[in-house]
Amino acid sequence: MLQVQFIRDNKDVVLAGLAKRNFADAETIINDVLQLDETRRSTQVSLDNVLADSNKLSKEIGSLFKSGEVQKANLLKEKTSQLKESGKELTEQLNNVTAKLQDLLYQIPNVPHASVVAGTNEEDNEEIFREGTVPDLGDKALPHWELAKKYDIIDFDLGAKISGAGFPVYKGKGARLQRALINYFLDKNTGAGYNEVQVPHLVNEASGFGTGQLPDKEGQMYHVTADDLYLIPTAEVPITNLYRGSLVKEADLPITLTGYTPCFRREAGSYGAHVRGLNRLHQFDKVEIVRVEKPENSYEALNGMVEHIKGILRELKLPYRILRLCGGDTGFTAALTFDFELYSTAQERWLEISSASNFETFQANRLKLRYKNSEGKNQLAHTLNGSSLALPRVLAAILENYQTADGIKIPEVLVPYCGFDMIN
RNA sequence: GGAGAGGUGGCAGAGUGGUAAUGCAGCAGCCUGCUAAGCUGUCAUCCUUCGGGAUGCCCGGGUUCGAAUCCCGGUCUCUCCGCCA
Repeated sequence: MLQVQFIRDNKDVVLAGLAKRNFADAETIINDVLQLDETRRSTQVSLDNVLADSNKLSKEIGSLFKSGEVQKANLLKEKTSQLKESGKELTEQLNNVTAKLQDLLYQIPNVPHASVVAGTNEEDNEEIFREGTVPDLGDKALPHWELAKKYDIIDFDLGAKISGAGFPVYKGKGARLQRALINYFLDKNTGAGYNEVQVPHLVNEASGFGTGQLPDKEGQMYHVTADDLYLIPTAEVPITNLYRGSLVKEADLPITLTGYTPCFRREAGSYGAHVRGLNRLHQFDKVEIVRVEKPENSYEALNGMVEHIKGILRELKLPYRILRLCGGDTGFTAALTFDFELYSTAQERWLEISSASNFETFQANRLKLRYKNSEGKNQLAHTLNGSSLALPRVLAAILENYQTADGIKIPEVLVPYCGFDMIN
Protein backbone atom coordinates (compact mmCIF):
# COMPACT_ATOMS: atom_id res chain seq x y z
CA MET A 1 0.00 0.00 0.00
CA LEU A 2 1.32 3.40 -0.95
CA GLN A 3 1.56 6.07 1.71
CA VAL A 4 -0.83 8.96 1.29
CA GLN A 5 1.92 11.38 2.17
CA PHE A 6 3.99 9.96 -0.68
CA ILE A 7 1.15 10.36 -3.14
CA ARG A 8 0.58 13.90 -1.95
CA ASP A 9 4.23 14.84 -2.38
CA ASN A 10 4.88 12.92 -5.61
CA LYS A 11 1.67 12.93 -7.55
CA ASP A 12 3.43 13.14 -10.92
CA VAL A 13 5.81 10.31 -10.13
CA VAL A 14 2.93 8.12 -9.02
CA LEU A 15 0.89 8.86 -12.13
CA ALA A 16 3.83 8.25 -14.43
CA GLY A 17 4.54 4.99 -12.65
CA LEU A 18 0.99 3.77 -12.83
CA ALA A 19 0.91 4.65 -16.51
CA LYS A 20 3.73 2.15 -17.09
CA ARG A 21 1.40 -0.49 -15.69
CA ASN A 22 -1.49 0.65 -17.83
CA PHE A 23 -3.37 1.10 -14.63
CA ALA A 24 -6.83 2.22 -15.65
CA ASP A 25 -8.27 5.45 -14.29
CA ALA A 26 -5.10 6.26 -12.41
CA GLU A 27 -5.72 9.96 -12.58
CA THR A 28 -9.27 9.65 -11.27
CA ILE A 29 -8.27 7.40 -8.41
CA ILE A 30 -5.30 9.50 -7.39
CA ASN A 31 -7.38 12.65 -7.47
CA ASP A 32 -10.04 10.93 -5.40
CA VAL A 33 -7.40 9.87 -2.91
CA LEU A 34 -6.09 13.39 -2.58
CA GLN A 35 -9.60 14.75 -2.28
CA LEU A 36 -10.54 12.21 0.39
CA ASP A 37 -7.32 12.85 2.22
CA GLU A 38 -8.07 16.54 2.35
CA THR A 39 -11.58 15.88 3.59
CA ARG A 40 -10.19 13.49 6.12
CA ARG A 41 -7.79 16.02 7.50
CA SER A 42 -10.26 18.85 7.72
CA THR A 43 -12.80 16.55 9.35
CA GLN A 44 -10.22 15.51 11.85
CA VAL A 45 -9.41 19.12 12.69
CA SER A 46 -13.10 19.82 13.33
CA LEU A 47 -13.45 16.71 15.43
CA ASP A 48 -10.29 17.47 17.36
CA ASN A 49 -11.66 20.89 18.23
CA VAL A 50 -14.92 19.45 19.48
CA LEU A 51 -13.11 16.86 21.52
CA ALA A 52 -10.81 19.49 22.92
CA ASP A 53 -13.79 21.54 24.11
CA SER A 54 -15.37 18.45 25.52
CA ASN A 55 -12.24 17.48 27.39
CA LYS A 56 -11.97 20.95 28.81
CA LEU A 57 -15.53 20.85 30.08
CA SER A 58 -15.03 17.44 31.62
CA LYS A 59 -12.05 18.71 33.53
CA GLU A 60 -14.02 21.67 34.81
CA ILE A 61 -16.88 19.43 35.88
CA GLY A 62 -14.45 17.18 37.64
CA SER A 63 -12.95 19.96 39.67
CA LEU A 64 -16.38 21.43 40.45
CA PHE A 65 -17.50 18.10 41.86
CA LYS A 66 -14.36 17.94 43.92
CA SER A 67 -14.96 21.34 45.44
CA GLY A 68 -18.59 20.45 46.13
CA GLU A 69 -20.17 22.84 43.64
CA VAL A 70 -22.65 20.28 42.41
CA GLN A 71 -25.15 22.72 40.93
CA LYS A 72 -22.59 24.44 38.74
CA ALA A 73 -21.33 21.06 37.66
CA ASN A 74 -24.77 19.92 36.64
CA LEU A 75 -25.22 23.10 34.63
CA LEU A 76 -22.06 22.38 32.68
CA LYS A 77 -23.14 18.81 32.13
CA GLU A 78 -26.02 20.00 30.03
CA LYS A 79 -23.64 21.81 27.74
CA THR A 80 -21.76 18.62 26.97
CA SER A 81 -24.68 16.91 25.29
CA GLN A 82 -24.49 19.15 22.26
CA LEU A 83 -20.76 18.60 21.95
CA LYS A 84 -21.32 14.89 22.24
CA GLU A 85 -23.81 15.03 19.44
CA SER A 86 -21.57 16.85 17.00
CA GLY A 87 -18.62 14.73 18.12
CA LYS A 88 -20.54 11.63 17.24
CA GLU A 89 -21.49 13.01 13.88
CA LEU A 90 -17.95 14.03 13.04
CA THR A 91 -16.56 10.70 14.17
CA GLU A 92 -18.93 8.97 11.84
CA GLN A 93 -17.88 11.22 8.99
CA LEU A 94 -14.23 10.65 9.77
CA ASN A 95 -14.62 6.87 9.90
CA ASN A 96 -16.51 7.01 6.68
CA VAL A 97 -13.97 9.04 4.78
CA THR A 98 -11.08 7.04 6.24
CA ALA A 99 -12.64 3.78 5.16
CA LYS A 100 -13.21 5.11 1.66
CA LEU A 101 -9.64 6.33 1.49
CA GLN A 102 -8.35 2.99 2.69
CA ASP A 103 -10.44 1.19 0.11
CA LEU A 104 -8.96 3.26 -2.68
CA LEU A 105 -5.42 2.84 -1.40
CA TYR A 106 -5.84 -0.91 -1.42
CA GLN A 107 -6.66 -0.71 -5.12
CA ILE A 108 -3.52 1.16 -6.12
CA PRO A 109 -0.55 -1.01 -7.11
CA ASN A 110 3.04 -0.20 -6.29
CA VAL A 111 4.89 2.42 -8.31
CA PRO A 112 7.35 0.65 -10.58
CA HIS A 113 11.07 1.29 -10.32
CA ALA A 114 12.59 3.75 -12.81
CA SER A 115 14.18 0.90 -14.81
CA VAL A 116 10.82 -0.76 -15.48
CA VAL A 117 9.52 -0.19 -18.99
CA ALA A 118 5.92 0.44 -19.86
CA GLY A 119 4.07 -2.56 -21.17
CA THR A 120 0.86 -4.48 -21.05
CA ASN A 121 1.84 -8.14 -20.72
CA GLU A 122 4.66 -10.69 -20.78
CA GLU A 123 5.48 -9.89 -24.38
CA ASP A 124 6.82 -6.53 -23.29
CA ASN A 125 9.19 -7.98 -20.70
CA GLU A 126 12.85 -7.32 -21.36
CA GLU A 127 15.31 -10.15 -21.52
CA ILE A 128 18.42 -8.91 -19.77
CA PHE A 129 20.51 -12.05 -19.46
CA ARG A 130 20.80 -15.51 -20.93
CA GLU A 131 23.13 -18.35 -20.10
CA GLY A 132 23.60 -22.06 -20.61
CA THR A 133 23.29 -24.24 -23.65
CA VAL A 134 20.18 -25.91 -24.89
CA PRO A 135 21.01 -29.58 -25.48
CA ASP A 136 20.38 -31.06 -28.87
CA LEU A 137 17.97 -33.87 -28.20
CA GLY A 138 16.93 -34.50 -31.75
CA ASP A 139 13.28 -35.12 -32.42
CA LYS A 140 13.02 -38.01 -29.98
CA ALA A 141 12.82 -35.66 -27.02
CA LEU A 142 9.89 -36.43 -24.76
CA PRO A 143 8.03 -33.88 -22.67
CA HIS A 144 8.43 -34.42 -18.94
CA TRP A 145 4.95 -35.83 -18.44
CA GLU A 146 5.78 -38.67 -20.77
CA LEU A 147 9.15 -39.20 -19.14
CA ALA A 148 7.44 -39.24 -15.76
CA LYS A 149 5.21 -42.00 -16.94
CA LYS A 150 7.93 -43.92 -18.71
CA TYR A 151 10.10 -44.13 -15.61
CA ASP A 152 7.15 -44.22 -13.20
CA ILE A 153 8.35 -41.34 -11.07
CA ILE A 154 5.34 -39.03 -11.10
CA ASP A 155 1.75 -40.24 -11.13
CA PHE A 156 -0.79 -37.64 -12.13
CA ASP A 157 -3.71 -40.04 -12.22
CA LEU A 158 -3.18 -41.20 -8.67
CA GLY A 159 -3.06 -37.61 -7.55
CA ALA A 160 -6.25 -36.90 -9.43
CA LYS A 161 -7.90 -39.82 -7.67
CA ILE A 162 -7.08 -38.72 -4.16
CA SER A 163 -7.35 -34.96 -4.68
CA GLY A 164 -7.92 -33.81 -8.22
CA ALA A 165 -6.02 -32.51 -11.20
CA GLY A 166 -2.92 -30.54 -10.32
CA PHE A 167 -1.96 -32.67 -7.32
CA PRO A 168 0.74 -35.03 -8.54
CA VAL A 169 2.10 -37.98 -6.61
CA TYR A 170 5.88 -38.37 -6.75
CA LYS A 171 7.14 -41.91 -6.51
CA GLY A 172 10.44 -43.68 -6.00
CA LYS A 173 13.32 -41.81 -7.53
CA GLY A 174 10.96 -38.98 -8.41
CA ALA A 175 10.12 -38.47 -4.75
CA ARG A 176 13.77 -38.75 -3.83
CA LEU A 177 14.73 -36.19 -6.45
CA GLN A 178 12.18 -33.78 -5.03
CA ARG A 179 13.67 -34.16 -1.58
CA ALA A 180 17.15 -33.78 -3.01
CA LEU A 181 16.22 -30.53 -4.71
CA ILE A 182 14.70 -29.11 -1.54
CA ASN A 183 17.78 -29.96 0.48
CA TYR A 184 20.12 -28.71 -2.18
CA PHE A 185 18.31 -25.38 -2.48
CA LEU A 186 18.16 -24.90 1.27
CA ASP A 187 21.85 -25.70 1.58
CA LYS A 188 22.70 -23.18 -1.11
CA ASN A 189 20.66 -20.53 0.66
CA THR A 190 21.93 -21.15 4.16
CA GLY A 191 25.42 -21.31 2.70
CA ALA A 192 24.86 -17.79 1.39
CA GLY A 193 23.87 -16.60 4.85
CA TYR A 194 20.11 -17.01 4.81
CA ASN A 195 18.63 -18.27 8.06
CA GLU A 196 16.45 -21.30 7.67
CA VAL A 197 12.94 -21.24 9.08
CA GLN A 198 10.04 -23.63 9.10
CA VAL A 199 6.74 -21.83 9.10
CA PRO A 200 3.03 -22.67 9.20
CA HIS A 201 1.37 -23.57 5.92
CA LEU A 202 -1.91 -21.99 6.98
CA VAL A 203 -2.13 -18.32 7.80
CA ASN A 204 -4.75 -15.97 9.14
CA GLU A 205 -6.41 -13.10 7.34
CA ALA A 206 -4.09 -10.46 8.77
CA SER A 207 -1.12 -12.22 7.22
CA GLY A 208 -2.84 -12.34 3.86
CA PHE A 209 -3.37 -8.61 4.08
CA GLY A 210 0.16 -7.98 5.22
CA THR A 211 1.84 -9.27 2.09
CA GLY A 212 -0.93 -8.14 -0.24
CA GLN A 213 -2.67 -11.38 -1.26
CA LEU A 214 -5.81 -10.02 0.33
CA PRO A 215 -8.11 -8.45 -0.49
CA ASP A 216 -7.62 -8.57 -4.25
CA LYS A 217 -6.32 -12.12 -4.79
CA GLU A 218 -8.77 -13.78 -2.46
CA GLY A 219 -9.93 -16.21 -5.13
CA GLN A 220 -6.43 -17.57 -5.72
CA MET A 221 -6.02 -18.96 -2.22
CA TYR A 222 -7.61 -22.00 -0.65
CA HIS A 223 -9.69 -20.81 2.25
CA VAL A 224 -10.41 -23.02 5.23
CA THR A 225 -13.67 -21.44 6.21
CA ALA A 226 -14.29 -23.39 9.40
CA ASP A 227 -11.27 -21.77 11.00
CA ASP A 228 -10.92 -18.80 8.67
CA LEU A 229 -7.39 -19.70 7.62
CA TYR A 230 -5.77 -19.63 4.22
CA LEU A 231 -3.42 -22.19 2.70
CA ILE A 232 -0.30 -20.33 1.71
CA PRO A 233 0.22 -19.65 -2.00
CA THR A 234 3.92 -19.03 -1.29
CA ALA A 235 6.26 -19.05 1.70
CA GLU A 236 6.56 -15.31 1.17
CA VAL A 237 3.36 -14.91 3.16
CA PRO A 238 4.26 -16.61 6.45
CA ILE A 239 7.94 -15.70 6.31
CA THR A 240 7.47 -12.01 5.60
CA ASN A 241 4.68 -11.86 8.16
CA LEU A 242 7.06 -13.07 10.83
CA TYR A 243 7.93 -9.40 11.06
CA ARG A 244 4.47 -7.94 10.83
CA GLY A 245 4.00 -5.18 13.37
CA SER A 246 7.64 -5.26 14.34
CA LEU A 247 10.03 -2.48 15.15
CA VAL A 248 13.46 -3.90 14.46
CA LYS A 249 16.82 -2.47 15.37
CA GLU A 250 18.86 -0.97 12.61
CA ALA A 251 21.73 -3.24 13.59
CA ASP A 252 19.54 -6.28 12.95
CA LEU A 253 19.16 -5.39 9.27
CA PRO A 254 19.33 -6.95 6.86
CA ILE A 255 17.16 -9.83 7.95
CA THR A 256 17.69 -12.75 5.58
CA LEU A 257 15.52 -15.83 5.72
CA THR A 258 14.93 -18.96 3.71
CA GLY A 259 12.33 -21.64 4.03
CA TYR A 260 10.84 -24.58 2.25
CA THR A 261 7.06 -24.92 2.05
CA PRO A 262 4.48 -26.46 -0.17
CA CYS A 263 2.45 -23.82 -1.98
CA PHE A 264 -1.26 -24.03 -2.71
CA ARG A 265 -2.92 -22.19 -5.54
CA ARG A 266 -6.41 -22.52 -6.86
CA GLU A 267 -5.35 -21.28 -10.30
CA ALA A 268 -8.93 -20.53 -11.09
CA GLY A 269 -9.35 -19.95 -14.79
CA SER A 270 -6.25 -21.77 -15.95
CA TYR A 271 -6.58 -24.33 -18.69
CA GLY A 272 -5.09 -25.64 -21.91
CA ALA A 273 -1.85 -27.23 -23.02
CA HIS A 274 0.27 -24.93 -20.90
CA VAL A 275 -1.01 -26.51 -17.73
CA ARG A 276 -0.01 -30.04 -18.66
CA GLY A 277 2.18 -32.12 -16.42
CA LEU A 278 4.14 -30.10 -13.92
CA ASN A 279 3.64 -26.79 -15.67
CA ARG A 280 0.88 -25.55 -13.41
CA LEU A 281 -0.20 -27.24 -10.21
CA HIS A 282 -2.50 -26.66 -7.29
CA GLN A 283 0.12 -27.88 -4.89
CA PHE A 284 3.84 -27.56 -5.44
CA ASP A 285 7.02 -27.23 -3.46
CA LYS A 286 9.14 -24.14 -3.30
CA VAL A 287 12.14 -22.83 -1.42
CA GLU A 288 11.93 -19.13 -0.82
CA ILE A 289 14.31 -16.38 0.23
CA VAL A 290 13.11 -13.26 1.98
CA ARG A 291 14.99 -10.12 2.97
CA VAL A 292 14.15 -7.12 5.09
CA GLU A 293 16.44 -4.25 4.19
CA LYS A 294 17.18 -0.63 4.83
CA PRO A 295 15.78 1.41 1.90
CA GLU A 296 19.19 2.56 0.77
CA ASN A 297 20.38 -1.04 0.42
CA SER A 298 17.38 -2.75 -1.06
CA TYR A 299 18.30 -2.61 -4.74
CA GLU A 300 21.79 -3.82 -4.12
CA ALA A 301 20.19 -6.64 -2.15
CA LEU A 302 17.90 -7.45 -5.07
CA ASN A 303 20.91 -7.73 -7.35
CA GLY A 304 22.53 -9.98 -4.80
CA MET A 305 19.49 -12.24 -4.85
CA VAL A 306 19.60 -12.38 -8.64
CA GLU A 307 23.28 -13.33 -8.57
CA HIS A 308 22.58 -15.96 -5.96
CA ILE A 309 19.87 -17.59 -8.07
CA LYS A 310 22.11 -17.45 -11.12
CA GLY A 311 24.70 -19.40 -9.18
CA ILE A 312 22.23 -22.19 -8.48
CA LEU A 313 21.13 -22.48 -12.11
CA ARG A 314 24.73 -22.52 -13.24
CA GLU A 315 25.45 -25.43 -10.96
CA LEU A 316 22.44 -27.28 -12.28
CA LYS A 317 23.68 -26.55 -15.78
CA LEU A 318 20.29 -25.62 -17.06
CA PRO A 319 19.74 -23.07 -19.84
CA TYR A 320 18.00 -20.03 -18.44
CA ARG A 321 17.26 -16.40 -19.04
CA ILE A 322 16.37 -13.45 -16.87
CA LEU A 323 13.60 -11.02 -17.64
CA ARG A 324 12.97 -7.62 -16.20
CA LEU A 325 9.23 -7.47 -16.05
CA CYS A 326 7.46 -4.62 -17.75
CA GLY A 327 5.00 -2.43 -15.89
CA GLY A 328 1.95 -4.43 -16.91
CA ASP A 329 3.41 -7.77 -15.88
CA THR A 330 4.92 -6.65 -12.60
CA GLY A 331 2.91 -7.90 -9.66
CA PHE A 332 0.59 -5.60 -7.78
CA THR A 333 2.87 -5.22 -4.77
CA ALA A 334 6.27 -5.16 -6.47
CA ALA A 335 8.31 -2.19 -7.64
CA LEU A 336 10.78 -4.26 -9.62
CA THR A 337 10.70 -7.95 -10.50
CA PHE A 338 13.18 -10.21 -12.25
CA ASP A 339 11.80 -13.48 -13.54
CA PHE A 340 14.02 -16.47 -14.14
CA GLU A 341 12.96 -18.88 -16.84
CA LEU A 342 14.33 -22.27 -17.72
CA TYR A 343 14.22 -23.60 -21.23
CA SER A 344 12.20 -26.72 -21.59
CA THR A 345 13.78 -28.41 -24.57
CA ALA A 346 11.03 -30.86 -25.26
CA GLN A 347 8.21 -28.37 -24.91
CA GLU A 348 10.28 -25.75 -26.66
CA ARG A 349 9.20 -23.04 -24.32
CA TRP A 350 10.46 -21.05 -21.37
CA LEU A 351 9.18 -21.95 -17.92
CA GLU A 352 9.19 -19.47 -15.06
CA ILE A 353 10.99 -20.91 -12.07
CA SER A 354 11.79 -17.90 -9.97
CA SER A 355 10.65 -14.39 -9.39
CA ALA A 356 12.76 -11.97 -7.37
CA SER A 357 11.17 -8.72 -6.33
CA ASN A 358 11.71 -5.60 -4.35
CA PHE A 359 8.52 -4.34 -2.76
CA GLU A 360 10.15 -1.26 -1.28
CA THR A 361 7.80 -0.02 1.46
CA PHE A 362 4.63 -1.28 -0.18
CA GLN A 363 4.35 -4.41 1.96
CA ALA A 364 6.06 -2.85 4.96
CA ASN A 365 3.39 -0.17 5.07
CA ARG A 366 0.72 -2.83 5.34
CA LEU A 367 2.76 -4.95 7.67
CA LYS A 368 3.77 -2.01 9.84
CA LEU A 369 7.29 -3.30 9.59
CA ARG A 370 9.57 -0.54 10.76
CA TYR A 371 13.07 -0.06 12.03
CA LYS A 372 14.65 2.58 14.19
CA ASN A 373 16.98 4.50 11.92
CA SER A 374 20.23 6.24 12.82
CA GLU A 375 18.30 9.32 13.91
CA GLY A 376 16.24 7.28 16.32
CA LYS A 377 13.14 7.67 14.17
CA ASN A 378 10.84 4.85 13.15
CA GLN A 379 10.96 4.22 9.45
CA LEU A 380 9.38 1.67 7.11
CA ALA A 381 11.79 -1.02 5.96
CA HIS A 382 11.97 -2.51 2.48
CA THR A 383 10.95 -6.12 1.89
CA LEU A 384 12.14 -8.42 -0.86
CA ASN A 385 11.67 -12.00 -1.81
CA GLY A 386 12.57 -14.51 -4.43
CA SER A 387 12.12 -18.17 -5.20
CA SER A 388 15.20 -20.27 -4.97
CA LEU A 389 13.60 -22.21 -6.45
CA ALA A 390 10.15 -23.48 -7.40
CA LEU A 391 10.47 -27.23 -7.75
CA PRO A 392 8.09 -28.60 -10.39
CA ARG A 393 9.38 -26.71 -13.37
CA VAL A 394 12.98 -27.22 -12.35
CA LEU A 395 12.17 -30.89 -12.17
CA ALA A 396 10.46 -30.71 -15.55
CA ALA A 397 13.48 -29.02 -17.07
CA ILE A 398 15.88 -31.53 -15.55
CA LEU A 399 13.82 -34.43 -16.86
CA GLU A 400 13.60 -32.96 -20.31
CA ASN A 401 17.08 -31.52 -20.70
CA TYR A 402 18.92 -34.41 -19.09
CA GLN A 403 17.10 -37.19 -20.92
CA THR A 404 19.24 -39.69 -22.78
CA ALA A 405 18.57 -42.94 -24.55
CA ASP A 406 19.54 -44.77 -21.35
CA GLY A 407 17.47 -42.72 -18.98
CA ILE A 408 17.62 -39.42 -17.19
CA LYS A 409 20.96 -38.27 -15.93
CA ILE A 410 21.02 -36.55 -12.57
CA PRO A 411 22.83 -33.19 -12.53
CA GLU A 412 26.18 -33.62 -10.85
CA VAL A 413 25.49 -31.37 -7.87
CA LEU A 414 22.38 -33.35 -7.04
CA VAL A 415 23.97 -36.80 -7.11
CA PRO A 416 25.13 -36.66 -3.47
CA TYR A 417 21.64 -35.60 -2.47
CA CYS A 418 19.93 -38.30 -4.50
CA GLY A 419 22.21 -41.22 -3.91
CA PHE A 420 21.91 -42.20 -7.56
CA ASP A 421 23.05 -40.66 -10.82
CA MET A 422 20.50 -42.00 -13.24
CA ILE A 423 16.79 -42.54 -13.47
CA ASN A 424 16.08 -45.50 -15.69
C1' G B 1 -14.06 -29.58 23.90
C1' G B 2 -14.47 -27.77 29.59
C1' A B 3 -12.58 -24.43 33.58
C1' G B 4 -9.57 -20.38 35.13
C1' A B 5 -6.02 -16.23 34.51
C1' G B 6 -4.32 -12.55 31.53
C1' G B 7 -3.24 -8.91 27.04
C1' U B 8 -0.40 -1.35 29.02
C1' G B 9 5.09 2.08 24.66
C1' G B 10 11.16 -1.21 21.46
C1' C B 11 11.49 -4.20 26.19
C1' A B 12 10.39 -4.66 31.45
C1' G B 13 6.58 -2.99 34.58
C1' A B 14 2.96 0.33 37.88
C1' G B 15 -1.76 2.22 37.57
C1' U B 16 -8.89 -0.45 39.35
C1' G B 17 -13.47 6.07 37.26
C1' G B 18 -10.58 12.37 37.08
C1' U B 19 -7.45 11.81 31.75
C1' A B 20 -0.74 6.70 31.07
C1' A B 21 4.27 6.31 36.83
C1' U B 22 9.07 4.30 36.79
C1' G B 23 13.31 1.45 34.93
C1' C B 24 16.22 -0.34 30.73
C1' A B 25 17.42 0.35 25.57
C1' G B 26 17.56 4.06 21.39
C1' C B 27 18.38 9.27 19.59
C1' A B 28 20.22 14.55 20.40
C1' G B 29 22.85 17.80 23.44
C1' C B 30 25.74 19.08 27.78
C1' C B 31 29.34 17.77 31.25
C1' U B 32 33.21 14.96 33.02
C1' G B 33 38.72 12.15 32.02
C1' C B 34 38.95 6.28 32.92
C1' U B 35 36.99 0.58 31.26
C1' A B 36 32.33 4.64 30.78
C1' A B 37 29.20 7.44 34.32
C1' G B 38 26.16 11.69 35.26
C1' C B 39 22.65 15.57 33.77
C1' U B 40 18.92 17.63 30.29
C1' G B 41 15.76 16.91 26.37
C1' U B 42 13.66 13.47 23.05
C1' C B 43 11.78 8.80 22.45
C1' A B 44 3.59 5.55 19.66
C1' U B 45 0.08 7.70 15.79
C1' C B 46 -2.69 11.67 13.35
C1' C B 47 -3.69 16.89 12.61
C1' U B 48 -1.57 21.77 13.03
C1' U B 49 -2.00 28.42 11.69
C1' C B 50 4.32 25.21 14.89
C1' G B 51 1.34 28.18 19.89
C1' G B 52 -0.61 23.61 20.33
C1' G B 53 -4.65 19.98 19.75
C1' A B 54 -6.45 15.03 19.25
C1' U B 55 -5.96 9.86 19.52
C1' G B 56 -3.57 5.67 21.76
C1' C B 57 -3.51 0.75 27.31
C1' C B 58 -5.55 -6.59 22.19
C1' C B 59 -10.22 -5.47 18.70
C1' G B 60 -15.48 -3.73 18.44
C1' G B 61 -19.66 -1.81 21.03
C1' G B 62 -21.96 0.22 25.69
C1' U B 63 -22.46 3.03 30.55
C1' U B 64 -20.54 8.06 32.22
C1' C B 65 -19.64 15.05 32.17
C1' G B 66 -15.19 11.91 32.15
C1' A B 67 -13.02 4.82 30.91
C1' A B 68 -6.49 1.64 30.67
C1' U B 69 -9.90 1.16 34.91
C1' C B 70 -16.98 -0.62 34.93
C1' C B 71 -20.47 -3.69 31.45
C1' C B 72 -21.35 -6.75 26.78
C1' G B 73 -19.36 -9.30 22.43
C1' G B 74 -15.01 -10.95 19.87
C1' U B 75 -9.86 -12.35 19.54
C1' C B 76 -5.18 -14.06 21.08
C1' U B 77 -1.78 -15.99 24.89
C1' C B 78 -0.88 -18.81 29.32
C1' U B 79 -2.31 -22.67 33.17
C1' C B 80 -5.19 -27.02 34.47
C1' C B 81 -8.54 -31.01 32.80
C1' G B 82 -10.19 -33.96 28.55
C1' C B 83 -8.79 -35.90 23.71
C1' C B 84 -4.67 -37.05 20.75
C1' A B 85 0.26 -37.39 16.63
